[in-house]
Amino acid sequence: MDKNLKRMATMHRMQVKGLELFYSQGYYNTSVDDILKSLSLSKGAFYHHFQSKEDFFISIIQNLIVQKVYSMLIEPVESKENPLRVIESCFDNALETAEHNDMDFGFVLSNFMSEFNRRNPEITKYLRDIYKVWEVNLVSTLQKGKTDGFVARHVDSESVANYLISSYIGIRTLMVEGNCRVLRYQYMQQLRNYLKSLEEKVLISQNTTH
Amino acid sequence: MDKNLKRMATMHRMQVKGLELFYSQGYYNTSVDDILKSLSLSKGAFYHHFQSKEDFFISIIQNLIVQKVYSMLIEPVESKENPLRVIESCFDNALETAEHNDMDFGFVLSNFMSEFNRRNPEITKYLRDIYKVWEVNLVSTLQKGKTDGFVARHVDSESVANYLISSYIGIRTLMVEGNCRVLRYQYMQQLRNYLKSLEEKVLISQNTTH
DNA sequence: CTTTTTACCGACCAAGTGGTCGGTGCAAAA
DNA sequence: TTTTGCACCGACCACTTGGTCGGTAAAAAG
Repeated sequence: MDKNLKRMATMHRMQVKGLELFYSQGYYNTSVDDILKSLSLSKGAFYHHFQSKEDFFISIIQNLIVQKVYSMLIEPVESKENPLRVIESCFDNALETAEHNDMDFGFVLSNFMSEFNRRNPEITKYLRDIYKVWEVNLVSTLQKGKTDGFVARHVDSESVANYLISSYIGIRTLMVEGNCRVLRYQYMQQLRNYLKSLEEKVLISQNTTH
Repeated sequence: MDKNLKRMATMHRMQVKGLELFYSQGYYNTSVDDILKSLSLSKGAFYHHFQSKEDFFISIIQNLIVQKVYSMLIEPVESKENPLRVIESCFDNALETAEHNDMDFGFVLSNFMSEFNRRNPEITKYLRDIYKVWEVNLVSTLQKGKTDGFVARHVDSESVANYLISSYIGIRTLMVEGNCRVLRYQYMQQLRNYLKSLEEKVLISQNTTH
């Protein structure tokens, strides 16, 4: 049991450092040696615990990324209050951690999805499943918001969920190279504006002259 | 002069194929040999025309990406009509080409920006400059929309421009792995809803109960 | 006709890459 | 005390990478 603990500890160290480097330099641009060097561990240690670099990354998804997405993006939204407010503050919190250059797992997800797309279907599938959970959670929250009288009936929850996720992923992409503070402020301003248009009481003249 | 034409032709072939492969497989994950092999050209030919892989990519940005962004995202927006309508149809067109798996240069931009971020500051700068032109163009279009009475006065054009770009980049990221048709439809639905909230005549109760 | 320029060739190189494998030392089981 | 099993070591391997360089053929310049 004590042995097993040591095993877990070493594996965890590798996973944490691995995620850090994969996130900041890219998966294909980070070698196993890079990770090992910064931990003063050897090739032998790595391949004793993991079958391959790919297997290693999948374990990172399952052990680190999934949990963080749940605690930062799924659970905070599962509340009984006004879903529009809850979503707003959840996104704001996520952007705050992002602004301080900490890892923001909504973006971690989209970042890796871009990198693995058309290059590694298996890993893409894992990432896509997580994103799907986020989306489904937003949809059901919005639906409940309708029955609770917070969200307007005519709103298409799935469209809104996708639009919210899109804008979030997008602003995070812009934030990596721009003025984070300003971008975050501007984004939240428009997000509030958009969310307002989904409220129950606001009447929108629905003649889409197109 | 005839010689120069041949030179240009070969360079152009390399650039076009290079962009294609860099876009679909990533820059770091595509070797110079990959490009050369698919063109039946040799290393010698490549390094005769370009100093390095990086120099090659910069020439692709300057010769292909810049022009496409202008023709697809900048010029269509420079119109005298209602800017909200113009933006809507411009984004819709861009998503249509994206849906058919053609290269969509709004996304090409954000895709490469993700890949080069923190890895190659020089290339990042080139990409960022192009994106900046897109943003500035949207801002000035929105401002003109205010004086022309299409866009509400209280609207913060820069926030809106960033929000628009964010949502666009985001939906494109999602589209690479999801059902393009549905995502595009849902996105346009919400984009229209959002743009409506920026119209001059719509009165929004501006008490941001926060 | 000779010389120079130019586009292109392909063998070669050093520096990595992911992954293997025979070892070593130490703690728990016997 | 001996044996066993496991965490970890690091030299090594086949292969790929970006990049070099001496060469060739053909067209333009002289």
